[in-house]
Amino acid sequence: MALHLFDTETRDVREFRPARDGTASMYVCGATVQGIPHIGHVRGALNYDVLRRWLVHNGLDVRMVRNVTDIDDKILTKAADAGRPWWEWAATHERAFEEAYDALGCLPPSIAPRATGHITQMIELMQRLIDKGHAYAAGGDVYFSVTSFPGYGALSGQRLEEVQQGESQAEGKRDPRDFTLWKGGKPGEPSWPTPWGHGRPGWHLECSAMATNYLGEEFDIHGGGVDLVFPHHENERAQSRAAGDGFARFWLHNAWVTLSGEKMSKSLGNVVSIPQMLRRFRAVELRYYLIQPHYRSTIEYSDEAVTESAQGYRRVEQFLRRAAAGTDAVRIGTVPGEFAAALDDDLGTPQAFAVLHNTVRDGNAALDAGDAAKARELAETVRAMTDVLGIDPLSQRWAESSGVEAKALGSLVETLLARRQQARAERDFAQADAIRDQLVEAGIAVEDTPNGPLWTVRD
RNA sequence: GGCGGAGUGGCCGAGUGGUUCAGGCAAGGGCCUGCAAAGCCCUGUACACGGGUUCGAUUCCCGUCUCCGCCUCCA
Repeated sequence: MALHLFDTETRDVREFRPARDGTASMYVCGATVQGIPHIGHVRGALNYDVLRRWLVHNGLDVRMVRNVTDIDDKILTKAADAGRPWWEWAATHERAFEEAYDALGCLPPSIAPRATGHITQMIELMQRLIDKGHAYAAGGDVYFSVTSFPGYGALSGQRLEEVQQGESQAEGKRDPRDFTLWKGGKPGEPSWPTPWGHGRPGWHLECSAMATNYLGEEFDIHGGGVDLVFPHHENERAQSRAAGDGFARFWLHNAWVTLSGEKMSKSLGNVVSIPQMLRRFRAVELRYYLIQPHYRSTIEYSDEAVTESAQGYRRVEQFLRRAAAGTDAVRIGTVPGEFAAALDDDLGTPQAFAVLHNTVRDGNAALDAGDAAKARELAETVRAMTDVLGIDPLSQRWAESSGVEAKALGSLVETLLARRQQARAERDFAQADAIRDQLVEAGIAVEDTPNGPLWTVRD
């Protein structure tokens, strides 16, 4: 079965066929860099990272754009409140997002373009829209004429009569449902020159301008959180299609992370930030937790759930460590058909994880039965699956045996374990257990295997 | 008001018109172990409520209740 994805525009799961053979182009709405990233922000990025890895795994050359909105009302007001330049505020938080994405193992996008770097493209797009009668300038602002585009509302299922942009009722709008492409400059605010006067970008324009700039007038996948369906993506779609661009062929939307049943958002004060999370959980465990549920299902966050889910990851990790002990490196094998079928079915990560765990169980059983060849083969299969999911415990990225501190610790632990093995050989179990207790006390779990003791740092 | 999502066993979280099943975590029993740990095996009979369709519904249809999201910046 070939990859199928749920497209918000058509409201069904369709076969994904890229516009150009052998390549796939993705545009993902990134952050408005106004604050510190929380797990909700990262959840979406992780979903698209898994999709991207799956496309790459299937031999496609993926071009991925994740934008940075570095100019908007909130950035301006927050920076002003903090007494900092708006551009510094934006840059600071852009870095925080980059760090969060990277910490959780998101592959870097092909490019992360900033809105402020693409004013030229925005002006060109506005000009095209004005030339075609889909937009008009009024009092320094530029508006998109919603009624001029017949398909308006099709993406979000809104009827034109019911549409409310929510934008403040601007003076120059011919129709209250029209939305703002460009905001006329105000004193003290950053602005850029245009044929219609100085000003700054409206929210929606940047994505259309940047997506087509990097991916062409028609591209494969446009992703973002469900809250972006209306008005953001509806408006993007309207302005690009009205300008004559094919624009996105698939619209993907990921669901929320909620806390106590409510959407995580700064205004509710129920935000769990990434830096805060990383102090309490391993990044790979957090990643595992966030990508296991289906991307269109809401995740109800709780500390307990992350802790439990981490146990699941450790089970996989432990199997690979056991399988790797005493043999040459375990290579990355090929993914099972069931696993591929799961991901091909609208990125069915829950089923993919089920396949992963079934393989781990079989692998452990093989290990117990002393069937080293089979265990090794299954371990390679497990690595292949975790590699696609970006959680391969043996990868350079997540292996814990790297780093100077880890080496120093390892050396100490090995010394103690050697002493314990000596005591065990002499059947001095009191001494052996005392050493093990000492290690446990220090947060190190020890387990004996036919290939000798394995140790793990536990919290 | 308009649009949309969800209610599954102790918990998280999939899925399907019917026989054996998601998967994980936790729990109980067993095997293994010097003792553990890890692992393996076994056990739990769940699908908000009320109708309807059907030989048969958790799965389809209708209604009810509850929760959540978008329509204001938002991943």
